[in-house]
Amino acid sequence: MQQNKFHSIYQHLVQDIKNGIYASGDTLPSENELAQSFSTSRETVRKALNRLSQHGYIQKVRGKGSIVLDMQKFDFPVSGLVSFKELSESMEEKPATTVHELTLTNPSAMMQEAMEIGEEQLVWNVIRSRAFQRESIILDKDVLLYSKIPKLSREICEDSIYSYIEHDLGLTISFAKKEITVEEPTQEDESLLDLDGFSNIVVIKNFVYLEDATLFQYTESRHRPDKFRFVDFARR
Amino acid sequence: MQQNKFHSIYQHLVQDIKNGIYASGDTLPSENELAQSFSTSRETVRKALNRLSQHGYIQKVRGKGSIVLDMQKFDFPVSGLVSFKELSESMEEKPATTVHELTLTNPSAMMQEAMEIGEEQLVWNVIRSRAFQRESIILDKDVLLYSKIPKLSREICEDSIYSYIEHDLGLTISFAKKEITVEEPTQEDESLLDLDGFSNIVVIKNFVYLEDATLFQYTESRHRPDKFRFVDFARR
DNA sequence: GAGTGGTCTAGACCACCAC
DNA sequence: TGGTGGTCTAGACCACTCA
Repeated sequence: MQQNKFHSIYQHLVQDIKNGIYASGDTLPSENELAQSFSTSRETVRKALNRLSQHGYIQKVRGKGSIVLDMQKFDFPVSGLVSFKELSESMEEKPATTVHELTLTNPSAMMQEAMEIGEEQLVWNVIRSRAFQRESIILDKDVLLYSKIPKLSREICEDSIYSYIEHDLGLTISFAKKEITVEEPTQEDESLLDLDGFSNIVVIKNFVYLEDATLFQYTESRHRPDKFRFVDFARR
Repeated sequence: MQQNKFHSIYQHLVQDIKNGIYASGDTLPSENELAQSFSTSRETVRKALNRLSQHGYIQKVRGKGSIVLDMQKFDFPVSGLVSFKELSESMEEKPATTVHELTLTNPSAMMQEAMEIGEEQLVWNVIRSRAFQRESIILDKDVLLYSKIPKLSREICEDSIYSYIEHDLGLTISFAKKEITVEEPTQEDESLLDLDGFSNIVVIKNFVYLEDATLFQYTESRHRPDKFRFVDFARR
């Protein structure tokens, strides 16, 4: 045997997904079925499935199965990341949050596409700025599914939407896709942030999924570049 | 039992590392010893050790043991990442590389500290720019340990240093720590890149380690922000 | 209640490393 | 040659989902 058994099973399933044998949204055969059809033990199948999960091909749900995810835009191996905003939450200096918008509307065409929802699905729109030492540095724009979050208040937004979702509503956030770009500031950026002559904005886009693999939140975090910093620990 | 057994073992070992019971560079007790002292099976210990490894606490080396890593600067959970440069390597359009410097010198004081080496350790200094469609967009600055890489030529640098290291020298790169910031361009950036009025540079710093957990390369990749893009798939 | 994934066990053989 | 981690097996019990 040239390769590890679990690795060849992994590659086999990746090919099946890429060839459309399992479409996005489908569930894979159960671990017992896979063990039988690959003539191996269940633990070995589980190693292969865990790698598929780590690489973003599937999401495992207890009692249901392994759901195939949409990999179109994310077909290379990447993983965790910590932003300045997330870092600051574990530091002593808390940012001061100002809520600029908190509305309940129909989603824009762009959001309908990004979140794969219809026009009739109501969404919360939240815009907040974060200030450190009286300098407004981060602009956070959130879109959340009203069907999952029936109530949202200014107080909640000034604190932390995440802790409200997880602790008070009891929803379990499963994973997030992130995208980072550097862009020119918009008029909105210039009016709500202390840009101080900076001509670039670091934009972190988050697509947040629940345990059942449904997208329920889109977050855009726009950072002034001088206070921006990522640290990453990459395993090859 | 409140928690998973493997998770409580994981937490126990994390505490031991943070409390200095195992110092950076030490090896943990073997998997068989740990299985015995936690009254569990070896596979369960391995689950805990794999999580320690994923979170950057240890590095497992076959035949030797689990080496404790220095977590001082990296004590939060993060992982993989793909830069525009790394992406472009898997695309059809290859960048044109220009080698601006290829010298063998004593390391600067900054490099001595960053790479934890002495003044007498010779290092290669490589500076290259990468052009796409005749626009110079990325500046790559590399510092490599001469003791690991006795020969280095202009031809190798114009191709790929990585493939030379891995395929020709047979060295195995184990993992890399990355840091991303946005900075003002230096004079060097302005002279070697086509900045075109851009007043920011996206800087990706890489600390590359070999299998025996020794740091052997420092890479700094300086991108023009318009052609910069990260995509990340983060599991919580 | 049948089926799913999550955890755990006690063994086995292997490749690799150091002495 | 003995010890290390890497892989694999054939079972077991559990928590969870869904009809």
